[in-house]
Amino acid sequence: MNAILDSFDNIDKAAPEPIYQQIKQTIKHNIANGDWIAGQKLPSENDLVVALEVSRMTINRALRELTQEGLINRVHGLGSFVADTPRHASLIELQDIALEIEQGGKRHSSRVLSLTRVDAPPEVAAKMELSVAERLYYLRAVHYQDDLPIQLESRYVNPRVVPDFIHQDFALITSTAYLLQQFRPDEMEHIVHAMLPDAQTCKQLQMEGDAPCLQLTRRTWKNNRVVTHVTLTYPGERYHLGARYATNEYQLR
Amino acid sequence: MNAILDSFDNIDKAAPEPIYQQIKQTIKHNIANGDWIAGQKLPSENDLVVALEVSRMTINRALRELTQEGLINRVHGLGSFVADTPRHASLIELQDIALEIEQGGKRHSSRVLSLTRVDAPPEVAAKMELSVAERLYYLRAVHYQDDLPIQLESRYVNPRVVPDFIHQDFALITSTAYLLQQFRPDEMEHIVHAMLPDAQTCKQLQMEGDAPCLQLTRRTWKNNRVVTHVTLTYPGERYHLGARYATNEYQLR
DNA sequence: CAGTGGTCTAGACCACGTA
DNA sequence: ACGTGGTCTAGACCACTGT
Repeated sequence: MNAILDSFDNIDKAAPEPIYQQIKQTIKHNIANGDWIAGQKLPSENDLVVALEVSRMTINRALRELTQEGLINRVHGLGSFVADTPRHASLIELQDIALEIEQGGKRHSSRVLSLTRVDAPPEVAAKMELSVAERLYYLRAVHYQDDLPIQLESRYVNPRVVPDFIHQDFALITSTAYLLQQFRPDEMEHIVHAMLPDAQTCKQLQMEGDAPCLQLTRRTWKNNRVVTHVTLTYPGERYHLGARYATNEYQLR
Repeated sequence: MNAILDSFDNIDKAAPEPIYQQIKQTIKHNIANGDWIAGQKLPSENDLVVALEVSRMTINRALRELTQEGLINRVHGLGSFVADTPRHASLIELQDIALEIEQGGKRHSSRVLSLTRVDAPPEVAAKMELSVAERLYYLRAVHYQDDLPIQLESRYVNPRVVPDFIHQDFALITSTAYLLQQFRPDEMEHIVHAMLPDAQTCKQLQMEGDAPCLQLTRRTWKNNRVVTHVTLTYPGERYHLGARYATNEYQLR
């Protein structure tokens, strides 16, 4: 009984991370480690209030957000339970383009077009949840699969979160690999849309102008701050995005 | 100034719906109606506390959830602003288009173009893991958001799994809703690609011919049999597909 | 500086599900 | 009846922003 609550010993009320975040992280680790099994009942909100000596609203927020994220299920009048089946699929994975290409038995190479500090364009600042005047790092690069361009990367990075980003050599390591080795993001968003490439994109991807492109825009978060906002443009004819997976409650309706 | 707050007159503290939900709905309607323009500053939390005579925590929850849903942006120390992000369908959930549109505060309607028995085209038969000679149900329909076409649905259904599919009136219930109430599929596949619409698609989606489309192809399985194979075509300019989620071990690398 | 959102508290009342 | 989560209040302190 106490063993279940022992994992909360590392909650630090003086830490800069909000308490509800620490509680969420602790529970996520317990589930990821397999310490908490699918279907297992969590301590009640009141149990946690007593054990952690925090207000019930704080516990409630942590558990409510975990419910939204699909990690636990809650039943009014009954309790909270570890959800089963984590979601996994390539469309929803954060994958390094270099690994992906090499897994397909081809050779990856990339060319950095620019790596600079820029003033955040207003629409980017909004997406990155920053005030308008902020300075950001900006990377533009093309990725090749056996010398055929396959992805155009246009990336903004929050220098407050990743100050050393601009000092890396992205001919040696992809930006995705670098960021993943710095952080394990705790949230991400993917948005896909279709567009017609402009002249510059056409040239960089060696495409005809009337062929459509697929654009994947990804944002990742760490501690509620946007780490990076990246737009990946793929030649529509040479690429598609897909995923197949077992369904769970969270994915229906 | 007061005009902005007048829309909150219909908040009813005695109603069964939670107050924070009513506040969210009111704001969603204000944005959907165009009363609140993208970039416009919302009343501050304290303004709303005074105007609605509710606790700040209640206001805060409403605005926080709207932020998570991407409808507003908040900047610490500055204020809350209407986001310009268009709504997007989910990439990993199987969602009913009608619910999705209505959640956005708009009106859904649909028109059935055809509902027939057809011989399976060879490429469809292969995708549905059936022998070539099989007969299938075929539904073609357009879905509208406030009278603007937003999705073209082209669906094959396996009659062995869903024999009554062809007897439904899909002006009354969407095919997705009908299928979900019949089954909980145990597997699904999503593939996204970009394409240029043909003349017929252009017409049915009221698009210009040179604008790209986004196509989402979905297959669902029940007991290892393909239930349905559906191609959803969206006007690329009006629609995006997206998902936001907490990351877990499986989604990195 | 004043205004804003981010978080937290210590209570409270209620609806739900099990028994 | 009891324990559970769902919601709400009326305060509070702090960090951040633009002036």
